[in-house]
Amino acid sequence: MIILKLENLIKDAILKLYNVSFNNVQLQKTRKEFEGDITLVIYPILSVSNKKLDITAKEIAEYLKLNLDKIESYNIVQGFLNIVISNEYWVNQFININNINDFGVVKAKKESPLYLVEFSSPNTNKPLHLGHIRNNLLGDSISRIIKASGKNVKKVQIINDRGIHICKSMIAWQESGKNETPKSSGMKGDHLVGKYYVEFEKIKQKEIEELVGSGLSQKQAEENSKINIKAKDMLRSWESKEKDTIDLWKKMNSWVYDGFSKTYKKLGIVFDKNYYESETYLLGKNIIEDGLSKGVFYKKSDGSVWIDLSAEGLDEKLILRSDGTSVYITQDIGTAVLRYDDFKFSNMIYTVGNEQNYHFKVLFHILKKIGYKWSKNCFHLSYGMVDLPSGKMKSREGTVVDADDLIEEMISTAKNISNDLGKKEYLSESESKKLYNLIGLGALKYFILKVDPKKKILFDPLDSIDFNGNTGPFIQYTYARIQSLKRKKLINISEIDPTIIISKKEKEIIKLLLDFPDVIQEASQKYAPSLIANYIYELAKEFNNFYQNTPILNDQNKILVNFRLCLSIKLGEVIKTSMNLLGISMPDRM
RNA sequence: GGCUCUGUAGCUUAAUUGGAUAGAGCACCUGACUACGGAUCAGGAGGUUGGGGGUUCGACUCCCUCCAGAGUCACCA
Repeated sequence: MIILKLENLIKDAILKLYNVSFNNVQLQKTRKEFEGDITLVIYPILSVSNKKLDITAKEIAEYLKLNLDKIESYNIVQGFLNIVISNEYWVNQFININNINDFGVVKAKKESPLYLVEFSSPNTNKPLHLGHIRNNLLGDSISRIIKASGKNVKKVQIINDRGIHICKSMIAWQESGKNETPKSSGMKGDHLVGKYYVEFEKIKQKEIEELVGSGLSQKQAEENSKINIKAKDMLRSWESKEKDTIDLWKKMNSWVYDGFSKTYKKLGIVFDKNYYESETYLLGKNIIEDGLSKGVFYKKSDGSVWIDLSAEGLDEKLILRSDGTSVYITQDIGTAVLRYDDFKFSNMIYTVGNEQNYHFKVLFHILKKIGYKWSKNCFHLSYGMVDLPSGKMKSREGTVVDADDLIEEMISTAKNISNDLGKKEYLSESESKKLYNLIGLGALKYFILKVDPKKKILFDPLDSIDFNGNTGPFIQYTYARIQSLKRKKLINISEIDPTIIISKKEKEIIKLLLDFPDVIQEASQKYAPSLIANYIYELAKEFNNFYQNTPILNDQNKILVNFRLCLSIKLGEVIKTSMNLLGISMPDRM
């Protein structure tokens, strides 16, 4: 790459001119408002040149120009040396990438590192909501990005299928369900089970109110709530594997899985392996024993097991209860080791909300202390909560944006807009249905993924998600325009003439396209799909501007038409590839 | 209270990791189809980057301090 060549040349220049070896060469893209392609920041060099700004800049510039014929000219503005690279260079660069299939994407080899990405990991007592959507989209997208950066990827989730929460739904269903099933009620299975989870809370609240009314304290009332006691009994019954309980549990979970799989299907999400907590919740204990003998953990007089992480700036943490049963982190230790045994991964990513930042810090420290080398390659992909204007979403209180509802709403909005714009005459009914899906989901996915994962998202259900501006449909539209050009093309595409004169805008687009491989690598290293989204938007915006102001097919000069068509088609390919990294499909027309 | 994260235009957000005049979208105002798709494009208005201090040629970015919000600090998951 030219930037590397330049950097070395600049080092040579400084060595020759000032007799110093210098390794703080700061090169950056030239900002649009100035003339040039690459800019050298002169300030850091002043300390070794001992000359004035302009003189230093000029001396280096002259040296560069003399030694690199691709430099056409330069200008110096306030300590910035802007270097103009010849058009011919950029055209040649484009010719190079134009011949590459799947430009930007690195194919993994068998021996490439394996990344295990965990995401989704729902509870089975309620349907998915917008928070889960963010989790799923992030996990799915980052898996695609890591894969495109040349790694092997396996997607896994751990389904939280046991515990007090599902017992609550089970009890409420038993008490007031009257044998209702997804079939008899026409409800999606996960919604049906979720309904009884909410029902449980209602009954419990009512009981607590009554007990408080009869003179008990809030805490006593909670302990004495009949349905609450029944739920705890059911958990015990589940743990001792009583048949009736297990049967009911299996039945209701299967309803939930049916429901989930429909939602996953709509979102286009699949996993390579599912782990079930009911199968892993006892794991980890033997590892604790091992840790005890190594002195990593210690036992208190009541029999509970702890780790002291105060040296790491954290607290003491309980690992095993005094009755010998495990806590959440015990299972997580066990599951991590199980996964390593299953996959021998090189890296593992946990896609989990930022409320668990502390938990994962502790987990990784523990794994390290026990001595697992791979623990240093574990990463918590932490993301901000999706909040409503009214505050946090809470399933128990019914203040959630349901995933299925939201998806349906997006699709029907897409349909309405399409119809308003009168754009679907040429499509069959099933084709248009597919199209609305594609656009609605594109809008939703892009809306979520363009935001930096760290940041929380404020979602106002009354303020519907946009379809104009920096949105998924805007990019899909750009792509559809390019496909339209392709369909219309009036010439046969031939070799690009490397000597053509290109416009400033065309050069901008070439430069942007050349960035694509780096963008994938950076997004992968930083676990940030938002970087991909930003890049695509830039690309689409540049293209629309170009399209609006430059005749692509209608120019007299067929050599130029050929070039512009190739440029457009390549840009379309890059848009498609990069949108695919966000899990978004592209329409040929819309 | 301790620790972590966040704070950028009315709203949603970006900023090449310390670089040039903080860049976009929505909403608002003005323009552009006898040109390849107007879900588009061009332009306008809108900013003390939460406040204050410091580091330096240069700070949204680093340090200190204060303010506001969120999360977490369970023998819960």
